[in-house]
Amino acid sequence: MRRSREEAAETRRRIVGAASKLFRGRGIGAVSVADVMGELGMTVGGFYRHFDSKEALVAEAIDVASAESLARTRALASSGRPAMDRITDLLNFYLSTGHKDNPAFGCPVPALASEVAHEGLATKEAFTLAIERLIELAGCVLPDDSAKAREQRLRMAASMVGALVLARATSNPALADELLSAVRHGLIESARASDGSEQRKATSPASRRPRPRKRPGKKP
Amino acid sequence: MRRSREEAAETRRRIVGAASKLFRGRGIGAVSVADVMGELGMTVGGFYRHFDSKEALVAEAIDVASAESLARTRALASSGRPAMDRITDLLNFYLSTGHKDNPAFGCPVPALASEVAHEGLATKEAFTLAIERLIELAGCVLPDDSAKAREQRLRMAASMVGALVLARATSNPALADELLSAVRHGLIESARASDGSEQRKATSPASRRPRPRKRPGKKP
DNA sequence: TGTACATCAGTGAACGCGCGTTCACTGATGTAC
DNA sequence: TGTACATCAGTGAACGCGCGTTCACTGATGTAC
Repeated sequence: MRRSREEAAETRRRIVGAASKLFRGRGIGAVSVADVMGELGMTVGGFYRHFDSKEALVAEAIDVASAESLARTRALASSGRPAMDRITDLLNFYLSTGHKDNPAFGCPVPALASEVAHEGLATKEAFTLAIERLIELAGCVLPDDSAKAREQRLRMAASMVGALVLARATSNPALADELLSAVRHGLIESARASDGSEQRKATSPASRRPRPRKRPGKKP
Repeated sequence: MRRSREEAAETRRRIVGAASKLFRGRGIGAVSVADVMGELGMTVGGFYRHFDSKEALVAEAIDVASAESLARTRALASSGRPAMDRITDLLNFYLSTGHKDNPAFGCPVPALASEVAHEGLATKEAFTLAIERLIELAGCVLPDDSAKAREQRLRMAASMVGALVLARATSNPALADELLSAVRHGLIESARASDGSEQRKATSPASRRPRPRKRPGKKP
């Protein structure tokens, strides 16, 4: 029974949304096309009206998940409050047990990282964009684009992902908490250090980008 | 055709060895029991004389891979040379493109982390031991077991794993190199800082860590 | 605006395939005497 | 030490199952006149 163009577009969106949650929650290999369609109360056949293959869905689901995750988290990171409050809020969310225990609603990067390493090019390209968004997010709380600040952002992204990935893979909840706390404290401390030095130096050597302006922190 | 006890034990060891390489190289889900046995020129049936299930093999393969990886890397980290040389050598190996491009022969933790998050208890327990070994390895180059040093080791392990996991998941080799270099530089710098304070403090004022020192800002 | 027809979103069964595991079998090894 | 037999490591085919994808079909939607 044919559907209207709007209904079809809505179905497509719902497929991607369901896939995005399922892949993050259970991994790419553990979720079948039938699982995704079943989530919408639909059968497998219809899937191929919308996508060429499972891989096409995987790539799109990663893209949508990372865009949503960035939007949600940027609300924490770039409302106009002091830099230290923003970084604290961001890390209190990203490195929380809540985030650890609910991968389906969290950042796709730690949820899928080591699995994506063995996927096809389209998936890795979507994932690369997701990594870049995570680095951009770090930039929201560690502004300044000198070479040194770029390194600091990359380190922040790597630490956050490493902590979450290890916290989720261990059977020892105490170790998981220790990992999340250690990285949270370390990043807050090193942000405080560079925040201090940032405020101290008044002259900016001809290269800097202005710090992101105040924005109403809205939730997606 | 029955084999001698020694031959059988040797077969078992070869199964685990092959599995350990294949799982790290291609992921757990992407490697079948038949793949592993095929690596030894054997057929599937014999596998179940040695293991109750694939999961039992996965757990043992992770254990053996992490023990070997620790042994190999500890050679770099704990020969009696100066602390800074040891940490530099360790990071130059762990965060190298060689390690990134050859997961089959490297540390199982970044190779399997996000996949293990969805595996059974036995696998997660073996993986927890692997994480602890990685933290122990960090302890070889960041000695001192105060609460603060424990946090520093956890952070080092998380950063290393995060960097490698992201470097392997991106389709952009330049980004991969940037990630590895940034984390390498950051860890060397923070080790240098605490190495300095270690030597400086006869009495410890129980509070601050010294700010990282000036270093030649090299681009990756 | 009304009608005839082409389009195509979604159904549900089927396709070939590879998976983890089981099983009857083989024959060398290990053991009891 | 020699012999008879039980054990069991490894074979190769088969098991049921779930996977990604295809396909003939249905009937409401969209379009051409």
